[in-house]
Amino acid sequence: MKNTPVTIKDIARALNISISTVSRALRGMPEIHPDTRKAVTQLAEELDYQPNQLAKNLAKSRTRTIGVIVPNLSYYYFSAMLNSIEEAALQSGYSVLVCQTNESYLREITNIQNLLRSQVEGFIISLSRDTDNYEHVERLTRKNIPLVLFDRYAESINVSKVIVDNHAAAFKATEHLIENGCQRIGFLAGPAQLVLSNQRINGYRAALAKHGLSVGDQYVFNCDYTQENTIMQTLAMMSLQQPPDGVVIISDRMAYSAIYAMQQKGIRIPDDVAIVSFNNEPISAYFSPTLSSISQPIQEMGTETVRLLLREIEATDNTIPKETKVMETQLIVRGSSLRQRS
Amino acid sequence: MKNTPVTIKDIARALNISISTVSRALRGMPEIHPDTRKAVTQLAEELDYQPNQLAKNLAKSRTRTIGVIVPNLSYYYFSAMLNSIEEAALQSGYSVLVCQTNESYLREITNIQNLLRSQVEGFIISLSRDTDNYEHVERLTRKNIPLVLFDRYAESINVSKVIVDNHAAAFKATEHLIENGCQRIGFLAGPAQLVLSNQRINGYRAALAKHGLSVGDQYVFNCDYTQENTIMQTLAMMSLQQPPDGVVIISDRMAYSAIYAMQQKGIRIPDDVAIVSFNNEPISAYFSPTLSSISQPIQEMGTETVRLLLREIEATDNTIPKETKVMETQLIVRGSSLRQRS
DNA sequence: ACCGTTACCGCAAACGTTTGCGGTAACGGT
DNA sequence: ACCGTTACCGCAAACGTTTGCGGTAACGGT
Repeated sequence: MKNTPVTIKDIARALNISISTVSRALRGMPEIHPDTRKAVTQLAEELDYQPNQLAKNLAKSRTRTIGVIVPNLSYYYFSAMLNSIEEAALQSGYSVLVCQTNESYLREITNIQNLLRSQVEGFIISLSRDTDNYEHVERLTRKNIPLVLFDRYAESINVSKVIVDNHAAAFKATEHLIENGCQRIGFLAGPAQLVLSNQRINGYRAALAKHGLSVGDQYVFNCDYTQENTIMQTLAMMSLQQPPDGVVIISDRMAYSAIYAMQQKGIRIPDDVAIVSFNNEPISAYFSPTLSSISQPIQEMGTETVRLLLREIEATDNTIPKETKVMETQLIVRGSSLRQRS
Repeated sequence: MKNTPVTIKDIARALNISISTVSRALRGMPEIHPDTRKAVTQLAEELDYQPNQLAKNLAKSRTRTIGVIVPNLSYYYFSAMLNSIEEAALQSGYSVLVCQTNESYLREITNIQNLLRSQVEGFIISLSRDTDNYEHVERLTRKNIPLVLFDRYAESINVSKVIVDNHAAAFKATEHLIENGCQRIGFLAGPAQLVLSNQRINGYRAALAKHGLSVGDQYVFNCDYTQENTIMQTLAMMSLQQPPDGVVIISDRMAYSAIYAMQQKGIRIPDDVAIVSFNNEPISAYFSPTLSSISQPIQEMGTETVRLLLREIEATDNTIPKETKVMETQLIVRGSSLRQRS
């Protein structure tokens, strides 16, 4: 007894008019008599008519939909970016379809395929952790499907990007630790294939070099973003012959685990080890100790990402040059790195 | 110079066969000669043909898609539930469309409308914080569109539900605090219109009553889930003439802020105030102090929600009785509530 | 040699819209 | 009274698929 949804055919039949007239009346086209328009809208309202978006999109050969693919929405950064992207898209009359890769390369591929089949007009993607091959995204550009990467990007993919100045951010974070008296600073990084992570390592190294505090590679630990691995790497770092007195950590989430591991070993933060990390999750302000973190301009990144994408979607020719927007970050200083100057 | 996507028409023309044959060949129907099938699949592969899902769904009048609406994906619970739901749906050949309400009643209404227009075959909804009117969801059941509520539900809506035993969970949490020596226990609750919150309050009151430790209403504070308000309510609670020595908190996120506020005032956890909260977010295991929390069987809840929904979607008649599945919770004891017995 | 069966394929309608084009009736101007 | 214009509406094709039905050619059995 499933009742099929009401269509414009139903309305047309009930009112003894054609479906064209119903269609035009509902969309407020001018060539419809006010009386019939009123009759149509009234009946539509009464029947709670909902236009079939599939049919609409198919007939117009447009969906006004963009596909967003992110690693994981439980990270504050991606969840907030999604909200920002959705808002910006909505303002331009676009809706978004979201997918998570759960950091899996394979799911990234199937997500792209599914969204393609759903006829999205463009993609906004932040690459998964395990993605080390870019054939699947380059195929999109070969099909002339607009694509903008953000945050987790790759240099070699020739598309528009919205990123932060990772080098400068890590430089700033490291220098801040140095200013707070750290002499030997380690870095808890992400997976080695993440450009974002490597750029931050470079910024960190540059800051150390500038202050004559360079350290060996053994002070940089690669992590896979899981809590267990973070704890392992943290313990390994703190077991070095000369353990660091300051650590830059690639994400707040990892910092939470790292700090826990350190505190378990009786290491005091920030007295024994000062810490700065990235993302400035809301929880960081309430963690104990409160966590110093690099904040990214999420709102601005979202609107900029959408702007770059829509520019390509709505272009008539293909001559739009790719653009890479590099945003500035802000260091939020909190308890985990603030030492009384000695 | 946007190139339009390749269709079965293109393949048919190139191979000098009809689109019916292409369609059947691609779907592996038996009445196609192996040679033509091979030619079709090969060319489709070569052209990277992607079937237009809109057309497919329209032609079959089925989408095999379910709509999921949650308050906010940055909460671990909802993000994890989404993953669990997606996995279960995928296994039955369904895909999901996700929307966030950001706790707004109005966005909940527009989300439902948009998903309806996208022809989802059923809904899985966790109500927003601000939803105090259920007309928009009851309209779905009047249209005979399957709907399952989880977590944030309402008694009066006559649909299948997947929830946890909130009363028992709060009872368990409260009794645990009592066992750890708490004599005066407060409750930091959610908004007053949330049934989930009120049920937990009842469980808390029942536990207090059982142990002869009942307190007045002034020990129950309603909160709106924001960090600022949480801190305000926490400070208000701790400023009572007789401040509590134990607090049950409606969510881990709120607990983080509350603990911060307490620690700022020099209150020690768990010595001065012992704390238990709900949701068992991954971060809670690394918070300082580690946070005791009620864990919900997310995996099971997700599969159960999908099962109840698909049961209704795939039913031929409307006689399926609504079912309410109440799950058991587990108290994870950690540092925030563990006191040395005196 | 004939005929029934089978294998394989195409026609055309259908899903629910949009939209270009044409058609009729009423109107206003001379 | 006549005609050009305008207001309003319907026909039918189109979007890209699926699918019931029918049709032809080849085959195997007698």
